Amino acid sequence: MVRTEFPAKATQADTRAHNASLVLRAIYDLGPISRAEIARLTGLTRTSAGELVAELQADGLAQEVGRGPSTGGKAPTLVSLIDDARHVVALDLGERTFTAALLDLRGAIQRRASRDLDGADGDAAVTLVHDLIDELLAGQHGQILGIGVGTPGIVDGEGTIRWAVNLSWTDLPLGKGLAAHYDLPIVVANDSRAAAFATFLFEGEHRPANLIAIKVGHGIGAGVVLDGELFGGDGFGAGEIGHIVMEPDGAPCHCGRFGCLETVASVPAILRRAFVSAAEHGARIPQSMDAIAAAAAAGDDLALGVVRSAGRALGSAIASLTGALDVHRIVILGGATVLGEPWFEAIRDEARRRTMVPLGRDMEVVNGGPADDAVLLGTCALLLTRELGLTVHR
Amino acid sequence: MVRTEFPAKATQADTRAHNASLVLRAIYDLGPISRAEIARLTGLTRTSAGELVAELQADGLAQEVGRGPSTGGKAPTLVSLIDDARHVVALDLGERTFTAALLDLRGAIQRRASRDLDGADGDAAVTLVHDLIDELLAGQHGQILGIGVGTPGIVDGEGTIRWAVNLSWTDLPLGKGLAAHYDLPIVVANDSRAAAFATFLFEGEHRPANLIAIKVGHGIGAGVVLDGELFGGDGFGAGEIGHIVMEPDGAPCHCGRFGCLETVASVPAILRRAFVSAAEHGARIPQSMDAIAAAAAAGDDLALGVVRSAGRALGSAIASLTGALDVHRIVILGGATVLGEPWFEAIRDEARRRTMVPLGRDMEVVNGGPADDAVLLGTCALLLTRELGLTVHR
DNA sequence: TCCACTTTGTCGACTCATTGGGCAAAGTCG
DNA sequence: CGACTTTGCCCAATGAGTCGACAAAGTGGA
Repeated sequence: MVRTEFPAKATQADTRAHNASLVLRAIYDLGPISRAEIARLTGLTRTSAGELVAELQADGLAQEVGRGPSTGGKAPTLVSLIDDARHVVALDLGERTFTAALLDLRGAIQRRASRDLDGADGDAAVTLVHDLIDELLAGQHGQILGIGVGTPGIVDGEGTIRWAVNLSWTDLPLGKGLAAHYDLPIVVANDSRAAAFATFLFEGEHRPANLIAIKVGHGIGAGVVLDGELFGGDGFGAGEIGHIVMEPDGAPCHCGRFGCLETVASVPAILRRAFVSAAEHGARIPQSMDAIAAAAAAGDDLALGVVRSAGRALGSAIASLTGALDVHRIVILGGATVLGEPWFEAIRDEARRRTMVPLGRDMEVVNGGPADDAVLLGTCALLLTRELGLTVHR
Repeated sequence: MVRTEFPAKATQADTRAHNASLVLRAIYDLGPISRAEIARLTGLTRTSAGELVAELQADGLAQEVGRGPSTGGKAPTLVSLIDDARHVVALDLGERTFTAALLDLRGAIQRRASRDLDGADGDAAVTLVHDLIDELLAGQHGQILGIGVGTPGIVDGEGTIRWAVNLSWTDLPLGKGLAAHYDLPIVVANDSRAAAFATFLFEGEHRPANLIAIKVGHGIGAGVVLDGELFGGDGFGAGEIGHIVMEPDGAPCHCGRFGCLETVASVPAILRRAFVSAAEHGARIPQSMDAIAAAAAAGDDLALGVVRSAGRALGSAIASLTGALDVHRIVILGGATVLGEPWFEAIRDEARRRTMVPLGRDMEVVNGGPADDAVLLGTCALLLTRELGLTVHR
């Protein structure tokens, strides 16, 4: 039997929602803008554009902010987004610390809070999540768009965390729990994927249709944005490149396998390899990523060797991605980016060397920096998209 | 500046088109079916469903085919697709032969034609394409849905072939040329990607949201179907996995690099390796893939070694894909599938061994057989989708 | 055999969203 | 100062889905 699941039918309301999203995006991206200009850009009639702007005003999301210069006729009334019309409570459940923040519609951070884990896991960690949310919601009068949580591990569409090793969470229905408790829209997403989506949505300069952002820190995870949407995969595991096995006979990984990318190219792996390499050669042992970066920048061959080898492993993984997906823009985020150019060069060289010429030509591997707040921004971006329909491509 | 390209606005016509597509799909997939049943499945009201069915009847795409059994009330009037209401001219521009066929709406082949290349390339090859189309169109009275061409190489959205090595085509605007000449809808697509789409659309048993089909023949190419749509990538090169470099110091590839997947796992590579292996050991040299398959099936260690090593290379590439995309269903097509279970076992083992446990668990690597007509079917499937809106997921 | 009930397919009045013409207000420019 | 442009909005028209109703055509039990 053929599958008999049908997608939802379309209604006039969907048409409206789609066009409303176009108008919102025009206002969001193109600052103060006139109704007529919105109509021109979106292809809507001035009538429809005006109506949709009125709706946004009624929702308190937009306001008139004076007149613009005339171009030979009546001067346009400019409409602008009200940045703090809504706020988002965002959480980043990190390795050792849970970070949280209150963000406005632009992703600007209004207030922060954090809790050290101190080894807490299971239910105790869940309690910390509630604490942080309560702290940020306290004394907050404005409208809250929703609560977003970025967490390590595989998260399904319902917000259930299927697998989060370091927190001892298995099949934890965090999304449902929060929804029951707070009566607000909830997003729970994998941290790397959230970070990738933030990189995509808040990217000022270019906002390409497709983008892959790879977070290299304690672990390695990626988010795959295709046609403006975060791609999830059949089992919500898209982007979990940290455990692709690069060296089947390599070092053991906490996932149970040997030689995963994380055992070769993550921050702990790089530190360990630098340690071993220095010890073998009787050199001074670097104690931090910054130290390794400094040594490499100073031309230290041992440090350079470690940095380059880690970069090549990542580049090789990237080559597999671009070969399969032909996504041009690859952004690297996270703690490892302090390694700077020697590392990026190794990544780029190896990625290009292992990719078909016409595909590799247009590929760009970009330094996204440490991006400490990317996960927070990412859950905010996900809520903007889901709750306000602030999409980019249809 | 932020990109200011906006997607098209939505109109009521889009709503209509979307719902029409739902109705068409219901009739297409679920055979003779009543209007009421369509309404139930799609969520449309009986009124709308009836109206849309009437439209399909007016287009000659559907017809009433008697009554079904009553379930306690008025017996339903069954509506069915008219399989030969339209025909598609499909071409497969193969390595040595151009194959063409006239297909009906179900992808059933009505008539075939072919031309041997005999070394023809460039303009001569283009002439062969026109010849084949003319031959199939001659004496064809019914309505033609369009012309579909599957070709090796990278093909952009306009139907321009950017890069097809063996045909000496560079930036050949085949799509535009055909459109100007025939006044019919034209689809030009990469052959592997077309084959993948056919595998997806005409898959009777299951039709998952995501699927990757890998064609292993003279070359190796894949098609990536995500959320029911063939994914193209930024440079129309998605799926070109044949030239991911597996062994940087490996054999030279015609693409200019060394150690591409194609130099390790394609049909010619397997034949070559079997030759070398047999020659080294003074064994009888197998002359064909069938011979290698037979030897491997009979337990010949040399043949098994070659088959398994090729399988493992492919499995390793697949691991990178599923790690990044978490697509569960991987279908392998093409000439190499005659190698049978020993080969598939090696592919599966290696793919699973190199994938994170929770991702690998649900992955299935399926034997799609030689699929000689998959490219023809694929361009047909693309035309069905583009011209009739026969989509599966939104 | 008859009657209550169910299911199907269609009709018509209604709602909602976009369209397109028109128009007044508010500018520019010669 | 007048001709022209541009903006923003009003209004009637069109098109699509919704909802209630209804006749036709079945089933099934009394």
